[in-house]
Amino acid sequence: MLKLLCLNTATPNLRVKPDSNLAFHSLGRLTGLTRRSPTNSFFRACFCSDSSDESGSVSSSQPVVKGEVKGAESEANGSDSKASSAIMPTCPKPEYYLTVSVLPLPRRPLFAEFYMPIHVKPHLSLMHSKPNFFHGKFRLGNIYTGNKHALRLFSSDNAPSPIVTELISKQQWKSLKTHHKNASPITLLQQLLDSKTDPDLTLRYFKWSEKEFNLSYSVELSCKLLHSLANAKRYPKMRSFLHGFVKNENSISVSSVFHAISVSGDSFCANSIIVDMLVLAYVENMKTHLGFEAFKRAGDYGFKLSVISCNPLLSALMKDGKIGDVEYVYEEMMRRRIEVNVISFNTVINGLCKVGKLNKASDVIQDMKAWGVLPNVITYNTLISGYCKKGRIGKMYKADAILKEMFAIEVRPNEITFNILIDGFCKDENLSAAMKVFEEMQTQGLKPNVVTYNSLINGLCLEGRLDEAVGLQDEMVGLGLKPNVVTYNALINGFCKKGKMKEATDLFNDVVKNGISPTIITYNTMIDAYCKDGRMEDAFALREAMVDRGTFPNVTTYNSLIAGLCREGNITVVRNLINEMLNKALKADVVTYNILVDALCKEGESRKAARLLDEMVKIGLRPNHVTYNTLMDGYCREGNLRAALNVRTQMEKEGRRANVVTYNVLIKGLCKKGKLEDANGLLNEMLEKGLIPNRRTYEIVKEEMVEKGFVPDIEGHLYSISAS
DNA sequence: CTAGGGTTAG
Repeated sequence: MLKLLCLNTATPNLRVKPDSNLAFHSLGRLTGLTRRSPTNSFFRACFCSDSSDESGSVSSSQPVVKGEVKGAESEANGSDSKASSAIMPTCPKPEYYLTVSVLPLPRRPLFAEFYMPIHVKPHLSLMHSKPNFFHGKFRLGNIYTGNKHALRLFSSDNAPSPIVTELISKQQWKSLKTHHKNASPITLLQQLLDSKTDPDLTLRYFKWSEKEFNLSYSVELSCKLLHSLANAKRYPKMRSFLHGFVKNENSISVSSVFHAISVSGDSFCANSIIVDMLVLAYVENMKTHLGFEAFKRAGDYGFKLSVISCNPLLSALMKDGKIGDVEYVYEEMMRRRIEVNVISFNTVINGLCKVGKLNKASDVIQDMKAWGVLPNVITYNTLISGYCKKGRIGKMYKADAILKEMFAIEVRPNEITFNILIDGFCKDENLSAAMKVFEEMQTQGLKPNVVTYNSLINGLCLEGRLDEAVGLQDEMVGLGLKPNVVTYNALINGFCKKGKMKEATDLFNDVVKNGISPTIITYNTMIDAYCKDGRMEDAFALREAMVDRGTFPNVTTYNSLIAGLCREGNITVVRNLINEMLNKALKADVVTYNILVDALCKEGESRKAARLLDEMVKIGLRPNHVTYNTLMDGYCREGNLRAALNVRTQMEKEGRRANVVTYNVLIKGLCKKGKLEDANGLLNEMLEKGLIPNRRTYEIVKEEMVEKGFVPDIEGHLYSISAS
């Protein structure tokens, strides 16, 4: 019934010289040759069957394909194309074989295998994309030394002998090895898969033989094994198998894995389970992009996924900042009717909050109610936190409203809820509101913890209310709460910003005295303070000290030092420092560039600063408001208002809307040019856009307009200006 | 397996 052609030049266990050319005939066309993992010396070759008859067997009396095999591929030496001669001397052994399994699917499988030298490079003309295939793989090393046949055939009727299964179940590998020295591992594995052998045994053999013969079975065989495990409900074993598969496999595309899964078994349910576990395995192995691709493909194939894989996928995409993909997965989950739970929704809400899509996040809460999933305290905490961090004007009012809603639907706020609100009010420079929430928290019977106090202490420090901050620190100690490094960082920063370096240094020394390890933030805070104090030697000395203690400078450290040197006008040392930073594989970030842009502008070199802006775009950094505002300020100071306004246009083209600082810079620029009417126009424009003028706006208006006898015409807005 | 605190630039 089955005739396969031998390699026409084949001799059993053929041994060829590495660089010999060898013609071979097979029943298929090579459809692809791909590299496998760089650590394994494998290639993967795909053949395409030219003809298979109704019975699914391959009928042939003529060789269909004449493949010419020649050349070599080196993985150790990299390049695919020019490797033919270069790699040979480095190969460990002169024997290189190709193993090919022939799998005329979707009928009952019949298998064949034959060996070929590894120096096989299919002619491009043989490449063909039919999905019917022969497939095989190349490997280095003389595996089947005992084999007398270059070609072996066997059919699925063959069952492994009871002796073999017995040996496997007893893990008597040595005996097994002698027993099947004339068979190939693939033959035996195939037999185990086709017979009703316990899948646990097959798995055991699979693992042993891959290790023993240093080979890697094809994806199709792996998938067949997965199917048999799935049918026997061996889920934990499937999980760990797929975990290992995904971990070691670096070159097999998601699409070929899907193809293999779908052709290796016909149980739709098993397919779905395998794919679900595959997605999870990708995510757990930090291959989120592949997990995402598998998620999409599962939709194409109609395989049903579960929260077990989709939630970790959502979470991983979130952590990668791929919010667009998070939204896609979320919408697909709905569309495909994948079960969703509160964790799925919370993850999506968190993602949307992180990018400031607060209205969308609120919509998701409505979605979840519609799906019969009740929001929990985490859902609300996430949303409140989003409003506190990303909300615009009136954000705290909104956050408070969400708290009210929680009470209304009887979701009890916890310590974290209150901590988020307290921190939000502190950041909003509304300490009195923060203190009110602090009291409310205790009224509700919830105990403030270290985080609560840290938020309040930091809020007070940023307002310069240092005595009160220290008072709170005493209070927390009195309650048995131990100040931690974050507490100290906040306090140190508060003293530094007030110019009280002596107190800051004392606190810094207290940190170590109290058995707390300073963090990079502690050091950076002190270093920055030294720089701003003009004590560059102290700053550099502390940098040395931190390295000695095993904490290494990061970009922020360098930014502070660079800014300090720029203030001194010490451009040479700045250059050295930047080089040093790059040598340590630290990348300059937006802040670094902003510091340099500012330095150039202050030297009256705004054009050069503008070139720096182009440079940052080129290296993939996105200029932010500070960048544009700094550059605009530079042009304004040079009296080049036209250039400044062009920067504003450029900024808005890049999706950055003018903020208060932008207006302050431009208003001042116009005033300096005597264009008070235009400045007044901008002032109105700013107010119409709902931007709240700050202290600086007020100063500019006062100094440049009012004191020069020009009364700004900002009717209806007069209050907000004078109140600033 | 989802929520909270501290550093640098305009």
